[in-house]
Amino acid sequence: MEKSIPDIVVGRLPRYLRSLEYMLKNGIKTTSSQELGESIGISAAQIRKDLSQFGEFGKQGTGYSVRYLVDQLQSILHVNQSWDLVLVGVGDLGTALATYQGFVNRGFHIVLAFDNDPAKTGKKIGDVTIHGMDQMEAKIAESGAKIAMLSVPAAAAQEVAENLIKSGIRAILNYAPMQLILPRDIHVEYLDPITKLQHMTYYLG
Amino acid sequence: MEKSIPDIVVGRLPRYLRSLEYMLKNGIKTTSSQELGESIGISAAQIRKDLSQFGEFGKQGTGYSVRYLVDQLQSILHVNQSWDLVLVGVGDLGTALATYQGFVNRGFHIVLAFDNDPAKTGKKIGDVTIHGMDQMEAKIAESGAKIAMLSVPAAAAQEVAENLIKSGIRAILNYAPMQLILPRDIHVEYLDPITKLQHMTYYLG
DNA sequence: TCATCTTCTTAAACCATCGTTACAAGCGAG
DNA sequence: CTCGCTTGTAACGATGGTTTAAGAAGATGA
Repeated sequence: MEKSIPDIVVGRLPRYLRSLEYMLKNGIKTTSSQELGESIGISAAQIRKDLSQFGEFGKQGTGYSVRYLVDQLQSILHVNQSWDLVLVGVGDLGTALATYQGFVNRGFHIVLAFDNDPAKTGKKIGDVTIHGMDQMEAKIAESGAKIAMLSVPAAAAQEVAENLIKSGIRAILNYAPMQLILPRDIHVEYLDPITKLQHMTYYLG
Repeated sequence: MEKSIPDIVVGRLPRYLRSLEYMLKNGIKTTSSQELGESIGISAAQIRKDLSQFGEFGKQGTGYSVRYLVDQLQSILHVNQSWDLVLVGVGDLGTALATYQGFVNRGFHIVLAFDNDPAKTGKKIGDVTIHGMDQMEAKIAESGAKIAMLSVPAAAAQEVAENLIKSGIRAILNYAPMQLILPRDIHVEYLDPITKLQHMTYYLG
């Protein structure tokens, strides 16, 4: 069994990848941990240690091949493939998410959308039709999607999340201002702006 | 000089506050670190230790007065007042942010909006008029706002952020998929969904 | 070609931070 | 007064990050 990688390390990999992809696009062939670190504000030693958890990707004296490292990171993060997303809650925010091109560009495709407002069901948002919540379990199971974006009101978030898991969802991007209590093996990331704002106001005295 | 509080502790306070406000709204007068912890998935000891950094708010044998603790946390986080927000970048996402009622309910008011698209300037979004980027420095300085929400394309984010700081902004909620390199005393929180999604796909092998 | 110098990685050792466990002391009910 | 409950904090252990030492590849110059 492979020794497990700390979650905090995994969380930094997308940031490395983003910067490396930018270099690749600009024709930079080679980089060093120092250069990469300066471009994203992380110490060179930190980057080297993180990468060394997954293998040896660099050459002493030379540094890293940008293209090779991009390939490796994409492979590690499993983003060298397309991922299907489910959107739950098509309010203002959900609508913005559905039309955001950034997802598609990175290989994330919204394949299903749900809302409990009868006035919305049947309409199309982006490329997909909005279904009622009652169809959620069947539709998701059929699609095989593993990732959901949750943009429902806080009061509904916990219940909806539990239903998502029953339907086969294993990772949730939670926009609702609500902490979810879910099984350990479900991965949740939080994107609630209020929590972040309140964190910042502490320092603004 | 007061000993400085770890940032990671500060980051948990809004979560405690959220749950406590929920209890308050539901008429719960008293709670314990254990009960609070179970409601948000954090250990009781962690909560007690965090709170103890700021003072002694509980009674042995009884627990915490919900109302009192809410007051204290609001005061610590400086959210017992109204905050002005500046919105930069009025695309799909920016539009959703401008009309999101959650901000107003928590005392965060968007007072200025900027976009570099001439077709948008002069129009109103929510309660505010959209201005051109060229007016940013003057308008922000005049308003005295300290917090900005950044929803511009990645390529523009760094430059816009630097201009925001020149205008007096001290905290940035960054929706752009871009790491910002800024002075230490500027507080930045990241809300880029792609980074979060790529973090999750690691575990979905 | 070969020795030497520089650069940058890898890995180990060290140090700081964070979280959990354990416990003494205080409050309230009976 | 006694018992059960809950806090606040000290001590411990785990995790995370930085520093340092060692080694390998390429560049330079004779």
